[in-house]
Amino acid sequence: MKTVNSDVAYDYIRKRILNGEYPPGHPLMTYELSRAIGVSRTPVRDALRQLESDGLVSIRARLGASVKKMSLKEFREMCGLRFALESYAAYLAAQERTGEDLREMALTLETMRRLSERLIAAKKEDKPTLDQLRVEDVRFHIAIITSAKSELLKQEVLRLHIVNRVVSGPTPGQHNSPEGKAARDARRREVIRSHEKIHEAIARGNPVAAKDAMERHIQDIIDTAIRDMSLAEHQASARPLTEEELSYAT
Amino acid sequence: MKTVNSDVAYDYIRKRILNGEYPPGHPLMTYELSRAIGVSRTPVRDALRQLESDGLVSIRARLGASVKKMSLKEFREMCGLRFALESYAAYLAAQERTGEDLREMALTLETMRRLSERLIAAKKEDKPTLDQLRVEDVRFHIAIITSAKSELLKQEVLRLHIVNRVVSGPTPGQHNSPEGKAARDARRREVIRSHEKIHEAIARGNPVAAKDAMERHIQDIIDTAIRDMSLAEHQASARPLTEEELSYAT
DNA sequence: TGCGGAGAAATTGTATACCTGATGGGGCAT
DNA sequence: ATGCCCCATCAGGTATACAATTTCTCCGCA
Repeated sequence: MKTVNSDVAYDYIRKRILNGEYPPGHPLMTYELSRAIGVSRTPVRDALRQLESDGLVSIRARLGASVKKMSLKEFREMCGLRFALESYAAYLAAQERTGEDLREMALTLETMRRLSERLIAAKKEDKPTLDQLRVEDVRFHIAIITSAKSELLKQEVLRLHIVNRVVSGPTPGQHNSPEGKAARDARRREVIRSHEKIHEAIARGNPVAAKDAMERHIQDIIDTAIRDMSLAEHQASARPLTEEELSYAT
Repeated sequence: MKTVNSDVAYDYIRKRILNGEYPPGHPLMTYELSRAIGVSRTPVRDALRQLESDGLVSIRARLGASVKKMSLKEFREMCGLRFALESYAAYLAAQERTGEDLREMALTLETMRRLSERLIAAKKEDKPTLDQLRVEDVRFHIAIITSAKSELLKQEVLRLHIVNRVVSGPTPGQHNSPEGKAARDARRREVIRSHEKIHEAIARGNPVAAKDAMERHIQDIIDTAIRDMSLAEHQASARPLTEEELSYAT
């Protein structure tokens, strides 16, 4: 199957959004993008429609497209969906997991333990290790939704993860919660413990326990994320002037 | 906001799919549709992309679009999603419901009781009453997801309901389960009882009870639907010749 | 008679020109 | 000076022409 220009445009724009190169609210104009990508406006429009249904872009008729900006309310709702779907995935995973699935989980768990200990031991948190830790965390969650053996569920949860990453991701200082390193270290140990409990319940083949453990884990993640986000929103309202607004103040 | 042609095309095609006028597997060719709707191919293509992301249409590059045909496996997975999301909705509803929400639920419940009794009393099931009952059933479920006060959740569940309706809906004799009227009457009473339990738990403001009741209800629905569908699939494989195939046999 | 390939037909994907609606700025009236 | 209205500009929506690809068909050949 020959690749088609719509897909090229889709990948191009999606990548920039995930990079943070196009931040939330950034306008996406078809002509400009078509020039940048080297195709015509038609496949760009197709790509934007696709991205809209992924939840990464919002399009208003005749007013153009822009990178999706999420309100705190919408963010909460999205977290709720993750809560419902991922705990269900854990339930299924406890029934459907294969030996291969369990090995993958154990592997990411071990890697996370190692990285976490390294971070806790170090005085300063180096970004590469943090990023690696984040990757392994995602890998663990993916291992679980894969174990659930439901393509639809997997697709849906992955979509939510992606959107989550965009709206809360590119914020500078995302993980610099104000409590200081000790609190973050404690949180890291807690995450590991949660993952261990989930893994153990799935390995035992106990769906209810797996679900409960996942529910607690996600709830914990959500609480932190929402706290961070409402904090960021508060900071934003403390200095509500954007670069553009400032230029009017001269 | 002025309506745009893409939306016209979207509504046109969507309606036909939901009607059953375009059954699963029916090819959707852009030129033909554009002529029928009275617009050009461009907005038709837009509409098809949109419908694809709704899960009603499947598009393969260069091979065209067709009404989504679901395998039994996919159908099971979709039911799983409904299970996870609707029981979560019931949980939220027990926390967030207003007096208005409760009234709406009670209303549909009462109407369903009345319609159900009428059907059970009658010797023959008349289609209009059956349809009304179906509508009220959907209305009850919508009342619950509305009570949950999460737009995203509502949107997602409605989408699943729609897709569900298309893949299992237009089958003629959808509700003519082979057990005869007595069994169907029993099932109807059971559905009412389930709804009553859910409504009561939500009215009491007991999230866990509401969720449990909804889980049982959905599981019941799913079991019946999957039984019916695998039966239909079996029948289909028993006489695999479509009208078109038959025309070759002359 | 069955199979394979070349070419024709059909259909999708892409580019582009044109149309329509939205936005902002300048001029006019108060 | 201020406020309003009109029009110029711009960007998105639509139609259509064209290119690319798949499929169908028909013919020749084994």
